[in-house]
Amino acid sequence: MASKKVLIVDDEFSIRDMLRMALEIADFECLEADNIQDAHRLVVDERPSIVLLDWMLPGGSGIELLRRLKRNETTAEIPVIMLTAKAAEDNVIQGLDVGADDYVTKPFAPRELIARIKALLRRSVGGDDRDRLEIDELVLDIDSRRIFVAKSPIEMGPTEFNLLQFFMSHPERAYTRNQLLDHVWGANVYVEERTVDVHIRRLRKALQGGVKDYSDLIQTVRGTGYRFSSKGMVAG
Amino acid sequence: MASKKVLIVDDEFSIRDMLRMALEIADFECLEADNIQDAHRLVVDERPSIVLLDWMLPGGSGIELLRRLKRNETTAEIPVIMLTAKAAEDNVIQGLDVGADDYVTKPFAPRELIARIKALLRRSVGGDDRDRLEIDELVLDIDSRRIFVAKSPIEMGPTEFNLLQFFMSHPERAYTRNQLLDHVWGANVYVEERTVDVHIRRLRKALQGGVKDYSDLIQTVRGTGYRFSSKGMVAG
DNA sequence: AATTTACGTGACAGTTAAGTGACGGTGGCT
DNA sequence: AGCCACCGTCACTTAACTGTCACGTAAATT
Repeated sequence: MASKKVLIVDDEFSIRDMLRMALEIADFECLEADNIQDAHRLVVDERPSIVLLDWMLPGGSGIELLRRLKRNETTAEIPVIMLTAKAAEDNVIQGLDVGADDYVTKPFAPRELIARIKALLRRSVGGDDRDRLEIDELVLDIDSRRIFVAKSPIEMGPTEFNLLQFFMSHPERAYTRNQLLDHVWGANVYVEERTVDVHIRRLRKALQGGVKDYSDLIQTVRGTGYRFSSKGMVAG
Repeated sequence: MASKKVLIVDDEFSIRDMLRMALEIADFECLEADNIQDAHRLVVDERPSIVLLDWMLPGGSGIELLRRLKRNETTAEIPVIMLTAKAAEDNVIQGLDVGADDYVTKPFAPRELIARIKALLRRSVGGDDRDRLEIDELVLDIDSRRIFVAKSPIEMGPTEFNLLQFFMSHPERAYTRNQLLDHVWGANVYVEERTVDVHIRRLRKALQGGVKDYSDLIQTVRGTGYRFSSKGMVAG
C-alpha cells in the first residue's frame, strides 16, 4: 500500500514532533499545521487520509476546523481523530456530534493512537466508498485526484476538480451559485457569486480539452445556476 | 442522497444553531423559525420534508402548530418530530395523539435525531426521492429544473417553467391573470395582465415542442383566465 | 350580420443574466 | 528572489428572456 498521509494539527511543537516520529515509524507520511488556517489549506491541497486534531488551538478552537471540514462535501469524508485533554469530556461529546470519528485523550500511548488510525483507515477505505466517479468515458479518480477522458488525463486546477467532483456526485440537479459556494468552497468563505461562473468556464474548457468534449455535461440553468447532467448525451 | 429540506421550529437560537449544524453535515437543507406564524408560513411556502417542532414556543405552544398542520390536507402528510423536555411525558402522549410522528426528548444526541429523521423520511418517501410532478408522460423535475416529455427534455424559459410548476401543483382550477401574477411572478411586481397571455402562449408552444403535444393541458377560461387540467386527455 | 369583447400571435426593444478575456495578488516551489 | 500556477474580481461582450404593443382572430352580444 502506498503510504498514507496524516495531517497533525497541534500548536505544541513537542507533541507534533512526538507524533511525527511515531507515525513515521509506522510508515505514514506526515503533514503538520499549528493553526486552523494552515490546517484547512493543507487538507484541501494535500488531501490527507486522516487528520489528527488537537482541541485547543490559537485562533479558533479545533471544533471550528472540524465544522468546516465536515460541512464541505469534498472534505467531509476524511476521518478526524480528536486529541483532547483528559478532563474535557464535554468536548468529546460535542466533537463526536459535529462529526469527529474518534478521539484520544492526552496523554496517550502512541501505539494506541496508531491502532486507532489504522482502524479508521480500514473502515473508510474498505467501506462502500468508491474511489472513482465515471460518466461514459469521463472518469474522476478521487484517490489520485485526476481526471481522465478516454483513458488519457486532462489538466485542471484544484477548484475545478472539486467542482467536478461535487457535480459528478450530485448529477441531475440544479444548484444556485451560493449552493455551489457552500458545498465546494465551504460555507463561511466569502467570495463573489460570479466567481462560480469563472470556474465553471474553466472547468468547461478543461472538459473540452480531451479527446472527447464533455463540456456540455455542465449546463446553465438560467435564473438559477448550473446543473450536471448526462441526460441527452449523444453517443459517438 | 438528494438533500431534503428540514424545518426547525424552536425559539432558542442555540438549539436551532446546533440542529442546523448537525443537519447540514448530514446533508439536509435547513429552514428555521422561532414562532408558530413563521413556521406555518414556511411549511406552506417551502414544503419541507420534515418538521422538527419544539414543544414550548412563544405565542402558542407547539401543539397548536401541529394541529394546524395535521388538519390541513396538504400539510398533513409532512412528518413532524416533537422536541420535548425530558420531564413532560404527558406532552408526548398528547403530541402523538394529535399526530406527531415521533418525538425526541431533550437533551438529545444529534446522531440519534438524524437517525430518526432518516427513518421517517424512508417511511414516508419510500424509495427514490426526487421532487417531481407528472401528468401522463409530462414530467416536471423540480430538482433539476427540467421538463421532460416522454423522457426527453424540452426547453423553456424560467418564467414558463415557474408557470408550469404552479399549474401542475394546482390543477383543475381556474386562475385569473392577477392570481397568476401573484403566485408566479410574486406579489408586489407590477406588470400588465396581458403579459400573462404571452407567457401562456410561450408555454403552450414549448409543450408542443416534444414528441407528444401537451399544449391543451392549458385551457383558456374565457372571461376569467386559465386553467390546467388533465381531464379529457386523449389517449395516444 | 354587425358589433363588441376577449384572447391569440408575431415582432420589437429594453433589460437582465451568463460568457469571456484580462489582470493583479498570493502562495508554493526551485 | 524569481517563477509558476491558480484564484478571485472586474469590465466588457454576447446571449437569452421579459414585457409591451399592434394587429389578427374567435367568441359573445345586439
